[in-house]
Amino acid sequence: MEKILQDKIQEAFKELYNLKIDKPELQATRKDFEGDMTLVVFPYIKQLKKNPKEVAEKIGTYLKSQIAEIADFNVVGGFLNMVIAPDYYINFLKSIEHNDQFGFTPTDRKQKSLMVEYSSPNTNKPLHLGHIRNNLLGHSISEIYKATGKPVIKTQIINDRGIHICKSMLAWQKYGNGETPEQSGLKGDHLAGKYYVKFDQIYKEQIKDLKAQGIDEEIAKKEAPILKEAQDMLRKWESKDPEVMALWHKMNGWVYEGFNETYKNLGVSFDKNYYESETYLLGKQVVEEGLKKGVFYQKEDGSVWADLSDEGLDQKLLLRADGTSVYMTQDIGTAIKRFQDFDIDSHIYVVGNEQDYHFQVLFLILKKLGYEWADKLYHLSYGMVELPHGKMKSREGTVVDADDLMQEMTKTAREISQELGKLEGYNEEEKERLYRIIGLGALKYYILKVDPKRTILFDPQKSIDFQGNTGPFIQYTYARIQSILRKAGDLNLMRFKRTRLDSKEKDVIKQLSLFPQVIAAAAEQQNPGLIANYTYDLVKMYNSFYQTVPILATDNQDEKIFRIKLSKKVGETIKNAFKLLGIDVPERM
RNA sequence: GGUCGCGUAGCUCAGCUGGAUAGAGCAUCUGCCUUCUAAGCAGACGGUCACAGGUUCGAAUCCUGUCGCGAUCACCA
Repeated sequence: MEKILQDKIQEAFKELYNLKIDKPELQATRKDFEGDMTLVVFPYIKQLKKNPKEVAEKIGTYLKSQIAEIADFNVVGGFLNMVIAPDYYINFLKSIEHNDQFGFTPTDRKQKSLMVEYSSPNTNKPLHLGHIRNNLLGHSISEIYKATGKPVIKTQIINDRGIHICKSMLAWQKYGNGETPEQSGLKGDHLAGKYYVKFDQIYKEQIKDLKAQGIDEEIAKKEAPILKEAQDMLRKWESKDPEVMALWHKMNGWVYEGFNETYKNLGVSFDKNYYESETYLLGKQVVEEGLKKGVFYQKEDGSVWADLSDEGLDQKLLLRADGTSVYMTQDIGTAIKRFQDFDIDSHIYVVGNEQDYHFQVLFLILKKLGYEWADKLYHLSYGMVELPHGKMKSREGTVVDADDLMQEMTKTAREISQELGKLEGYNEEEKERLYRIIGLGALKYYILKVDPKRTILFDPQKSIDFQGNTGPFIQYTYARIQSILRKAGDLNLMRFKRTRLDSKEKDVIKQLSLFPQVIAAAAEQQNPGLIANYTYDLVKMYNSFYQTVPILATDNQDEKIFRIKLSKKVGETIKNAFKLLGIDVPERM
């Protein structure tokens, strides 16, 4: 429709004023005016040197005579508001009635894939609230791209080596008395985290002791015996000492089990895992080749650098004087490896905005190295999650643990549901499943509806609302629609022959028709929040309609069937939209 | 100090590539449950879109500057 209108408008300007114009922009007419689509004629009056009202009138008359779907028009100032005939919307609903995947493009297997990296945990402690935002964004953006027809490969890089891993290994070895997840009842990742904290305690005590002996704090921090031991363990790990490797395998195994449980609860998954222990040596060779080709330069001490001052950035170290690599070197190597391992043409990194600079540099270096895919790398940068007291600091115990939070949300959902008490006929297991769906729906929606680049303020005390612009509110609407469909029974299958529409029905259909555009925009802007806010608008419109018209209680059979169909479609769209956000939807609540 | 991001109602957030009188929810107040689920609906109250300039028919939106908050500028990852 929009396309036809645009063409006709171009034609109209040509016919009436002999003026060639670019594709005109149409917008939805504001609520307080009559009409569906609006053309703003201001941009053209400058060239025409005519009264805007007059121009709009003439264009309107032309369009009305040429396009059957334009039932009427009106002009306010320089705005031409066009009224589209109900037939158009009714036919639109008919056209999507049997397409329960409306808005989704089937995956195009001929296209190369997009790789999405997210989560990327350290194996020395459990996941926290920051990871939740990361995981939800990563999973959701993957689903959104899939819905546009793009094949997606989801990946995570597991940071399974380094001094921080050795710290928890060492503390467990020294103070753990062989504690295992089975006997302690602790999830594996929480067990590792416990000993990471233990290490820090001992370390601090040792520093204190050394200071008491009159040793300078800076020196004490470097000389604390337990730190020395951890460094020693890292060296042993690098030389593949069998005992250290065995411990490393054992503890990482526990952590992976713990992570998998968290991922499962959160509803996210990965197609491929990369492990830093297998990739941390990558990139060195590429940097050396780059040095030969003159892309990088070497300092007198032998260290290798990239000079990005022409691009307004700094010098960046790539290889230390002793030839060992740094974070950037690894990431260069890992990116290249991924493009070799898989048939991909683009890559999204879901990583917090504290690494904006890192990715700017990384992408620039890969481009300088001549990889043609370098400008198809994106950093989906997101803001931190802050608590009312300030930032999350693991050492100060102000982190919100991912597992605890999910449990807390489920608990809140349980309490509210029990208070409302509408779940007769459900057994305990079904109820628990429902509480999880609602609790997690609230959490996911709350986080995803916010523009990724903004800092989120999260108040665990107040927890999350279940009213207004929230996940449970939308889930509730879905559940109510399912109830209507159950009661409607066979009417569901009958055809409707509706010829007129009231304004609320029209609003709902208009909103439905926007779904494909919203998916495309969400993918382009890498912002699942667009989907969330779209769904909320749809539900608001539907509820308003639902409240004012009796859907089942009417004598007019055709009207009844039409409204059931419309409700059904809204339900399907809610479900599909929530699928893009990774949120489940309940049949009853 | 350099660079990047953010600043919209008391609070949490929308506001698409500039368009008509700035939009929701929460909170406060008013109505509506014998009729398909009231986790709902209808309404009231609440704004100098941080501030100052500029661009133009028109600016919350684009440009410049100022202020505030955050991140980053490691031979950590």
